[in-house]
Amino acid sequence: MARVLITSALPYINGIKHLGNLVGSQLPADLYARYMRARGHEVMFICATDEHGTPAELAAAKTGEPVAEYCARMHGVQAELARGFGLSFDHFGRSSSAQNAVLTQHLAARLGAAGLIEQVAEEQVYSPADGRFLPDRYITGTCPACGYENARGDQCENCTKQLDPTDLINPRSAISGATDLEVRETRHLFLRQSTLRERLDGWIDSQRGWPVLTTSIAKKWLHDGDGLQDRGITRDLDWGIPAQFDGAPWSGMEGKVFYVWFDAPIEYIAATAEWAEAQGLDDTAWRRWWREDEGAGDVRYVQFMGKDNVPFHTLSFPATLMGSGEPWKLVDYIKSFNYLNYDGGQFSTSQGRGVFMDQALEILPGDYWRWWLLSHAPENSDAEFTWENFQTSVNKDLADVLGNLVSRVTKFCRSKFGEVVPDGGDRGAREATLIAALETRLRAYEAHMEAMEIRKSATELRAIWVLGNEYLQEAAPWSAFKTDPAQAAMQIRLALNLIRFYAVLSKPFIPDASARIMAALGCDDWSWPGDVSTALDTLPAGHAFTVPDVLFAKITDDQRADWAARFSGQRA
RNA sequence: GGGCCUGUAGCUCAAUUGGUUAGAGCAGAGCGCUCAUAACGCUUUGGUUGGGGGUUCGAGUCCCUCCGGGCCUACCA
Repeated sequence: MARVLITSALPYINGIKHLGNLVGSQLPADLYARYMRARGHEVMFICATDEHGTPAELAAAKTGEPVAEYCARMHGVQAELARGFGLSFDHFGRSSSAQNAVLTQHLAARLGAAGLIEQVAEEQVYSPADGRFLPDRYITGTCPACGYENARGDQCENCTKQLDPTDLINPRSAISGATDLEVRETRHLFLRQSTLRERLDGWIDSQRGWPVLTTSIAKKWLHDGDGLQDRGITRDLDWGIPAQFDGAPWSGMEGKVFYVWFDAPIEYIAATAEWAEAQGLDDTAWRRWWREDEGAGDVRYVQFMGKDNVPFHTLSFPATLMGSGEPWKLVDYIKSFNYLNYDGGQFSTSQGRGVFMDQALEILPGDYWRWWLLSHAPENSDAEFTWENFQTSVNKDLADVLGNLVSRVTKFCRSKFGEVVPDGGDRGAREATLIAALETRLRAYEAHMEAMEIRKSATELRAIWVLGNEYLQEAAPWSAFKTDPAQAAMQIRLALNLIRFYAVLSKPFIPDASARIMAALGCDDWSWPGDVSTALDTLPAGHAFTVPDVLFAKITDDQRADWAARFSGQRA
């Protein structure tokens, strides 16, 4: 038994996430967490809402709520949606927690003491009308290169030229439209990650088997141009973790907070501390996951995230932990994902294009989405969601191959033997062949799950389901029953056990359906199969069961057409 | 501009890292079965691996070049 620490990239508090966000971090992390638990490992699966930053303040202003209230409310919404998708976090925390403030300030102080933080004075655009400094993206104006009138301060979306906000002609606030912008001087703390460049480089080089996507992004940032740049870790905002605090090795940071990307990864640790508090445990309970000098030496730490998050997880966060001089647990494996597109374009929050987590659950239960999303996870390149593809996968894989198998086996047994596992008969050559095939595929499935090869795992699992239908076709218990009822009894006893076996293997992908199968079978033995033959003896003759309701309803063509129209982005 | 990823059957994806005749699922065609959600099983059609050139005994895989798609490029997160 090993100890596995798993974190999913933190969903930002600003609004409900779409399916692309879900499949890029939380869902695959959940799959892995569930599998590791099933294999008997000790798992700590952590996620949280990322609550600081300008967008949170603006979203709250829009609804008229104080930002703290807005975040609390949205955290509740996201937590509820996570439950709907069966995300089995050990703790779903909040980056605005007291624990995170303590840890963030602690690490910042350590970095300061180590000489890794410096104050830099810079000029930034201030909007008196908005009462705030404006990040580059929140300033719009006319592009000096192409004349596009809605160019953003960081880059013109029309001609893709990179800009400085002061380059813009007729600049205005993207928030209020105010044009009375001025440039003010402000001081910020910078993390001197450039001094850690070689250490980070060596650390990345020492990793084995990381996705190309992960290492290539890290390498680019380390070696492009002048190499890794120092990074500002404070902002002129009200909402966040105060950058001036008792014991801070600097002064003059009053009224400033840490940059969200500084405190968000630290929340992985803080959320574990939140977990300990919620469990009524003391600090040693969480520190044994995160401090190598306090028990984390044997922890394997795996992170899941979309590709846009990679620089922060390969560079800034490790720099923060290394630079602290304390033995914090660094990540062992980073599983990163490409993007999921929606029917020929990108998911778009602003245009209401695509399917969002709340809408998905209004249409169908979480398992349907889990199966499609995981079996099409954008591991090697961007993937695309289409309703037709979704309908096909759900109907063929879930309804026909697995759901119908459960149905045919349980109903046949009920009609011939009653709702009890039948007695009699002995396994023969056909059963030995089936078991050998199951053995081979099960080991392949385990290897893929272990390696976080998600689509391959799904393919293998489906192939395992298919073996059940192949066996039934060949064994034909409906024929055997007429001439040799004992033979049919043996076959169907095996088939009932096969269904239990499938429920166990399938649980990481479709936990609710697996639970319904097990409930129908009157079984609570979720132990992972070692020897397949033995595992298929779990339900003994005489064991009572019930026929479950249809596991997965098929998606009709009408439904598909209806949904495709509804989520096309024309929403008012 | 620079960097990275990607292009394989009508569609979605594989191919043990250079090794026999490029494989699955879906869709199409045919046959079988009748327990089951008109479900299942078997067989089968379908590929100049984006184009061109090169290295090699051998290239989907490595190199060059062209074409297409995508991502990142550091103050949104």
